Amino acid sequence: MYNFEQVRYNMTNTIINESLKSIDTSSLVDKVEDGLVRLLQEKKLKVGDSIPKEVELAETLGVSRTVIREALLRLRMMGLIESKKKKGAVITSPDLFGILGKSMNPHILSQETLKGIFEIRLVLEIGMADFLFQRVTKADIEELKEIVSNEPPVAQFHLFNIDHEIAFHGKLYEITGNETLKKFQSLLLPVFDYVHNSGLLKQQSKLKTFVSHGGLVEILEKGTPEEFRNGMRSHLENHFVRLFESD
Amino acid sequence: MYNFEQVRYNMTNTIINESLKSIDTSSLVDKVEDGLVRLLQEKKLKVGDSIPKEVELAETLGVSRTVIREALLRLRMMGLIESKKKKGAVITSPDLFGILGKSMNPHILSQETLKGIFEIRLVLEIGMADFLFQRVTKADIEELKEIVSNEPPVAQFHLFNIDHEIAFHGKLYEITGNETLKKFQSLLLPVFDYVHNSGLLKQQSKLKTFVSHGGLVEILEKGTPEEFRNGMRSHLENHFVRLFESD
DNA sequence: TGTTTTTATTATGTATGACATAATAAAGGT
DNA sequence: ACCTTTATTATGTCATACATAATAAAAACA
Repeated sequence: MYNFEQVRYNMTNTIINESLKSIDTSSLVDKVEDGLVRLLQEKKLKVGDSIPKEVELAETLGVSRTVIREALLRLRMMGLIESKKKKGAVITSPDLFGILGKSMNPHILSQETLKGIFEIRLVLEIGMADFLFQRVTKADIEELKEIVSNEPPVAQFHLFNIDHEIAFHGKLYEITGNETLKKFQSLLLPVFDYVHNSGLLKQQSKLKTFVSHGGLVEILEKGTPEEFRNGMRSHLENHFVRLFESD
Repeated sequence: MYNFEQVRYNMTNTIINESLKSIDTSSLVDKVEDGLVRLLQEKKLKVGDSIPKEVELAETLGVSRTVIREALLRLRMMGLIESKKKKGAVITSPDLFGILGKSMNPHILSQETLKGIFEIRLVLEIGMADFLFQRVTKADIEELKEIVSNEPPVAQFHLFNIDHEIAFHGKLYEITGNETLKKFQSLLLPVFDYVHNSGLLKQQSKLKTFVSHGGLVEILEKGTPEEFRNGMRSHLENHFVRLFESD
């Protein structure tokens, strides 16, 4: 069993310390939350371990169950715990970007943030070349070629086909073997799409295709990371132009 | 005034729809949360607008204040609202990565996620070259040179000086002018540091310095984005070696 | 009259007690 | 030994009351 009394001590300690230098602006729930988080990481609780019941915590920490519940709710939102009826709450490994998902809504983000996210996507795709080359397999190459072969004709009015873009670039993220990166990308995607189609950036002046998807695949098959970075940079040229025109 | 009655309708609607195809596993709070989020983005509420009081919401939606409070708490955690005493809750523009901060704790993340984050940092620094060149100023160059001049001697036992690393690379992120990117980086930093020093990766076999900080500054001053990407890739070579050895 | 101080008012924060609900464990019957 | 039924238990929800801090209103003062 874990010494949850310690949380109480830490809480009190924090209160004293902070009252000396600055006004304590944090609420009770804040303190309980901090205490619990600290405890969870100091004691090395393994995933699956269960923490005390709400009422026990409330008694031990000397606060109401209301406060405990709010604090636990926060931990749950962070993905730190999952609570099941009867069984109580158990530790879980947080899905980092799952948490972000809810906030990652184009309609509620500031323009600056939206533009920032747009840029981050470009940064990622240029910068991930080395991981692509390290981990790409022959099967991946074949799959990419398959995707490219299904590419809709470029002579359409709309700038490019979104679904196809997603398929191709999504596959690239997959090849990196970095699950975190891939999840991150799938979060960024809707925002990227939104920015691309909104009036946030200047309209695309000229629409030249530089390095094509097919060209990128060829580089990935026979070339070097350096060549791929340059190829990707060229491939994304239209986006860069729009961004830099707005600067 | 906004029609918060609509939330009630949507809630009921959702319940009905979902009960037809699958068992409704979501809790009351989930529904209220969804309803509120949907409403906030459908009606285009500007930042600073205030939403109804807890009791009003409770009455309108026909649920207890407890449920409303939990739902509002979630919105607050997402950075969607801020609540002040007396004034009620007001809409705010969410600080995307501020939310992540709490979960971004090395001790509670899985090894795979930690490694993924380590890699993402490398991707970012290689990929951001174009934005550096687009937005760098003479003052920035001077500041970088100043940082480099304070570089501690490399012939130390410990691989490199963390503070100096942070100063230099942090400044680079700053130059990109992308606040979101910079915040993201400052979140990644502790994780990166943790992974670097933990036994998660193989020990550094040979410690050669490839392109130095000074070299990077020189490229940024007189070179091209392409050269910078290659320079940065070389600069980070030691990290890449460790990663790929573990593959 | 204009400015400061004091006093309400109000909405969130916290506490408490009760009941509902679902998952598990225990008891019982075949 | 297996299945069904009945407790048990911990979270989910509700209701009410009071504390607290921020604001607005009123009062006092110059």
